[in-house]
Amino acid sequence: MKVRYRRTDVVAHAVDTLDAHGLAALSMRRLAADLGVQPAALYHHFTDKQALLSAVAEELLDRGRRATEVVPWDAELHLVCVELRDAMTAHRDAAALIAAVYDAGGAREPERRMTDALLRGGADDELARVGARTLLRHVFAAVGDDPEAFALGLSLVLDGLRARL
Amino acid sequence: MKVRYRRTDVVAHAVDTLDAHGLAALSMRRLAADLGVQPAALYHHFTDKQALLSAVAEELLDRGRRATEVVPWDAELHLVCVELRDAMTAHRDAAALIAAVYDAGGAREPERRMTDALLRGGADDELARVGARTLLRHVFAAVGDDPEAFALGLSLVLDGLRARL
DNA sequence: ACGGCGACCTGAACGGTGTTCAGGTTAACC
DNA sequence: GGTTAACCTGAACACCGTTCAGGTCGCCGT
Repeated sequence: MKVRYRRTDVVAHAVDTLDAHGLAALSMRRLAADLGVQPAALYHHFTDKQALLSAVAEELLDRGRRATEVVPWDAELHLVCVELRDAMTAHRDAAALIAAVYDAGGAREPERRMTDALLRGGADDELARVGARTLLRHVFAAVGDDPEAFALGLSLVLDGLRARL
Repeated sequence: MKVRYRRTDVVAHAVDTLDAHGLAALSMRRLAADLGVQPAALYHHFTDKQALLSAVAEELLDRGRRATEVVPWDAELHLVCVELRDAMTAHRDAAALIAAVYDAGGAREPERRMTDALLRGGADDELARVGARTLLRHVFAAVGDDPEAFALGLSLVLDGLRARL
């Protein structure tokens, strides 16, 4: 036997394939073939294709993380949105991937960080939930806009939240 | 020969299948089998699965249309958004279908009606384009919210547009 | 009455997809 | 050296969208 892989190896190679050939090319069979392995081998590392995609999405989000420093709650919100946008634009089809994984119930960390920041800023549970979701939606929807338009729209929502706290 | 179908028959049956079994069950093969026909037969009516889905989306949008009356431009915008939301909530997975078709370049009529209304209200080309897209995004994003939240968010955007015209 | 023509469909195939399963090999650890 | 767990094989199952050559039907004009 020549090569053996761990979970992280598969994820890393999936990211490369995503960059090189796009989301449509990210199939179990193709990924396995690229690794020189039978498709069934991937199911030792991931229960599902969904689980594989989730792991890739979280890897992309991780790579977008900046150094963590403690900042005011509104600066934290801004930071999370920018990091998320960066993660969605740094790799081919990353926006579609992350949105799909989020819709399926994964990649929840950005939203969690945002609700935490809002709670820290004095929001009640309801406002924290709705505010985080609204911000997330804005990032998802405006990911294709130019940076100025993105920043402007983001400021609008953040101003609205600041006005309530 | 027993049964023969026209384009509209296939679309109608696709809507029924969508209601009964959801978007995932809307495959060429299943649709053909339900109609008692070979899969290839569908390609006489539609060049693509994409074309079939486009036709279904447009059918759903048509069914959501109210009686057309001439109203002020801002009332027209409100009406289009409500009709679109209705179409997206009236059938199972209709929101996902319409959004997918829109992303692929189809189901453009609501957006067109909104840009027309904005131009009629005195907006320049740029504002009409951006405004229509913003409204569309809001409806897509808020389709799962309760009606009050939907109406509130919609009012916010409409107020913003009114303030500029 | 008949020929043609276009709408509609068949049957079979091509190349892809995710997933499962019983069993085989390999590396590490006691 | 033997056990155990991680990793993988090979084959199959049940789907998917799409293409193609050819067949059948009803209508329409001559």
